[in-house]
Amino acid sequence: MYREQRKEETETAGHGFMPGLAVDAVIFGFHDQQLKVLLMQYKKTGIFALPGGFIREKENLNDAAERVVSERTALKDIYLEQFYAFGDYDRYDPKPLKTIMTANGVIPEDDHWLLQRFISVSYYALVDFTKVVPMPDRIFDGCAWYDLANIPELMQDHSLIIRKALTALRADLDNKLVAFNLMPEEFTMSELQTLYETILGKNLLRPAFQRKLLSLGILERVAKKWTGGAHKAPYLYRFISENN
Amino acid sequence: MYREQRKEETETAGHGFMPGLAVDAVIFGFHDQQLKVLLMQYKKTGIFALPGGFIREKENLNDAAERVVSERTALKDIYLEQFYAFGDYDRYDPKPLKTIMTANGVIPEDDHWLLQRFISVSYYALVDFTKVVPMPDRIFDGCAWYDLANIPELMQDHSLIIRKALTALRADLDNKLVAFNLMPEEFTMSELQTLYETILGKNLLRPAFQRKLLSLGILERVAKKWTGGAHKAPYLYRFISENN
DNA sequence: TTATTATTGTAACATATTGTTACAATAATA
DNA sequence: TATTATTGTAACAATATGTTACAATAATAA
Repeated sequence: MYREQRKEETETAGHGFMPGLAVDAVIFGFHDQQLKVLLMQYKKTGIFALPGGFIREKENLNDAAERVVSERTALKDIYLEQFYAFGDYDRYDPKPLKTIMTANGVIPEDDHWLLQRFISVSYYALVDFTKVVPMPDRIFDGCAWYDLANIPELMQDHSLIIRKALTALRADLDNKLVAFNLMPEEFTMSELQTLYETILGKNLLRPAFQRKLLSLGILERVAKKWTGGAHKAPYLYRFISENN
Repeated sequence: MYREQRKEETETAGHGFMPGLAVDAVIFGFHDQQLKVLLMQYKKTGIFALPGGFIREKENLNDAAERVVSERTALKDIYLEQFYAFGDYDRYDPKPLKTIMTANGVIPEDDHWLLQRFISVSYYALVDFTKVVPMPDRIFDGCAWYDLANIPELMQDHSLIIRKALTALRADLDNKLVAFNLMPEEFTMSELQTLYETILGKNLLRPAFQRKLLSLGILERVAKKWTGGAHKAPYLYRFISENN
């Protein structure tokens, strides 16, 4: 929700943005064997929300989503999937926004454009956790990773949006082979398996997993990784995209 | 695009609708071994378009989609899947709408609300062809079925929307078992197979198809159907939903 | 009545995929 | 040099899917 806009943009209807339309992003990362989601926290009020934004008047919808994610992660070339447009009339509760605005010294009128109904076109993004620099801004105190298993209470229907994002991610896991976007360039087979297990929420058998992924022909074995552990060193793998 | 609205609604910005937002529906039917799509044809100009509409100020997005499909098919309890929000800036070409408005005696100003940019949240609907009564209205001459294999040139990006709808339908075919919504209550196994083959665009082997579908435990064998053909009579089947 | 014909329902087998157990090959440490 | 934990993969089992084959009709023709 609202950020990066100059004062007159928060005050006047839209001002260069499409009215009634927002983009929200569920940005997934993977670290310490945990799926993480990047969340924003509003100044003073402490209310949590998904990173989001609005669509500029001449901006493609998908570009708006990419911009929103770029602004919060300092990344470019982001893997994004649009998964649902949330449009129930009562999804938009003006109370938290009123609280936030009041706490920040703006006394909003009831017909303020930010208090109107919004439809949110939602995307999930898959990013390399190690490359992200979480970026707060003037409006948000916080921009930080939270374990998916331990998400704080969120504004409006943002918890539902995260749940639906996870469902979409699970469905895309086999079809679109999206998991590699959550890994660093090189990774071991067991790291990859842990990621799959975390996303799917269930354990997988190691030999079957390894056989399956190698048979896809999309992994290149790079080198060995000496972990320092008292055991055989695992191979490192790299994802081979079609254009390489 | 625009329909059912009283004159002032076409003239003033939105008037009870959310601005900049539309809902479009790819309504699939199945008849004569062909997948069909319900298309609208504008009066006088002959321009083809998908059935669509706008979202009322206090209406749920999904309800708007259901209303749009109901208005064109005279059905209720429609199987709907939201599959994508189309939001490229240049998807909205004002020319065909200008042509249509001019042909219908409205001289539009350049900032007329209908000529502005729209984002289309698109749904596909699966309906029983035999139960549909195609409903034109004051704005549209035509509301009729067209073979998916033989769609006329459509307004704006509506051809792309149909292509994406078919992709989504194919993906949902196995996961969500949606095909039954395109069939009458009772059907033979070969009719069902033909539907699957038409949607997937490839032939399936009969014994494997029958074995697979029976093993799902979602079909109830009802009676035999004497086709009048010189061969064994096939069984009729009915889909068993969970709540029956 | 009795072949003939086209299609249906399903068994039977072949092949491919996935689930499971087992074990040799390490890399560090004791 | 033994011990330990983990890796890579072979080998077998169980399922699922692909394919061939054939008996069981329901109409028509002989």
